[in-house]
Amino acid sequence: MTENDPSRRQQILDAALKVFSHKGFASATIKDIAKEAGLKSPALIYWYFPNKQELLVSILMELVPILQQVATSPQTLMEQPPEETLMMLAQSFMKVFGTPLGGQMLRIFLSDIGHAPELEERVAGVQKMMLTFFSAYLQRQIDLGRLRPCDTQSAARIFIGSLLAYVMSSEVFHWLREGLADPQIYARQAVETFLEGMRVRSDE
Amino acid sequence: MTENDPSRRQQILDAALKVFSHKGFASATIKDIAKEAGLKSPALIYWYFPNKQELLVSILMELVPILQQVATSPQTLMEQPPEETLMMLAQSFMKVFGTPLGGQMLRIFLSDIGHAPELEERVAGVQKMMLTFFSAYLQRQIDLGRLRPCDTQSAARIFIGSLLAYVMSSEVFHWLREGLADPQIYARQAVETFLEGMRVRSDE
DNA sequence: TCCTCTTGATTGAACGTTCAATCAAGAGTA
DNA sequence: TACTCTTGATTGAACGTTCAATCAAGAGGA
Repeated sequence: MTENDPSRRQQILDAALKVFSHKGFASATIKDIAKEAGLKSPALIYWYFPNKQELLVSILMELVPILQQVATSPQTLMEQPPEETLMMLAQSFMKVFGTPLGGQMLRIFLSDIGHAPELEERVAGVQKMMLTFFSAYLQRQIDLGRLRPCDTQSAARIFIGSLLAYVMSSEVFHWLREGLADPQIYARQAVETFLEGMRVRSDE
Repeated sequence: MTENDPSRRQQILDAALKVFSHKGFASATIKDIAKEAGLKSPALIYWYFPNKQELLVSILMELVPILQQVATSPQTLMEQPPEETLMMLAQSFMKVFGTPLGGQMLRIFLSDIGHAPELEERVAGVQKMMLTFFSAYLQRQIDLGRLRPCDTQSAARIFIGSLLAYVMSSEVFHWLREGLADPQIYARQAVETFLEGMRVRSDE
């Protein structure tokens, strides 16, 4: 049993997260990370991690539970009416990706997931599952007559996309932050717009 | 043989686009690009370009006219009712970013714009301008009583985001392509949903 | 037709640097 | 002593870039 100091390990991971999100995986050097972590020698990193890629993998590993956290207790959400479920979903989304941590994660994910192929598969699986779940939920609500019939695959992406735009504006295209509303306000408006847009039309 | 290629420059750029979009700027090597372009020596690239970064800059330079192409004749669009303008906008967006070229561009932009700081500024300017224009348009339509009052900055991002989700699904998270609707169909649904969601509410 | 000179394009070899990874030697502790 | 952690020095490979040499093709005389 090798008893690696867990705090030192985390310290290195925190530094790596920061450096990766700023320079990208390929441009970030072990030296950069060591300096950011306040280590006197880059060699120490190799006591806790076998190589540079494992740093990336360890960071992105946390993305799976984070993503799943967005869809808390899907069973419960599945039964609620759209007003409740969509708002819950939007708020989870904002809570997770609205933080600096979430933003850094997203940036690393967008830029460097290709450098961790085995994780790409995992995360892809989670994403697909979530989208499928959400589509199924929308279909259910349509069947119940609570939403108007349409292609649920598209509808799911439209809703998620409207939320994604907020995170992209605040964390990726940081020059679009100007004039950006509060995450809560934005989430409410996104939900409201989508919900109204999906209402069954009594007229015509 | 050796038909005095004046298109050699473009041939190199095409190869660079492909390699950059696949491996990212930092991980792509001059050798990779030379091989992709069918050159016998990487040195030849330096006859046409001063350095590796200039390849990236030359590629991303094309992004400015491409982006502006999305907002064709803003004056005309500005005057039309939402049904027309939003549909035009959505279709331009899809036309530009729905192609493989647009997808590759987007991926390079997302991953590697940081490696071309002088361009980041340019593109940021264009993006901001487009968002501002669109917000102003929405405000105008609200004032005209054609859309319900709301925060137009958020509304603009919500609409663009719903379109962005399509491109992200098809070109970035390629594992989400499955079940993806036709771009035309998707655009129509996105516009319809947003439009209905922004309608003035006569009831209540 | 033959020869010379010029120009743009192309090549393989090499240079200097960077970087991930390794190593051997310790420091601190139990 | 034995084990965990830490360090500066070192290694070997890969990379961007440079460079002298070469090639192919044309221009202009004689």
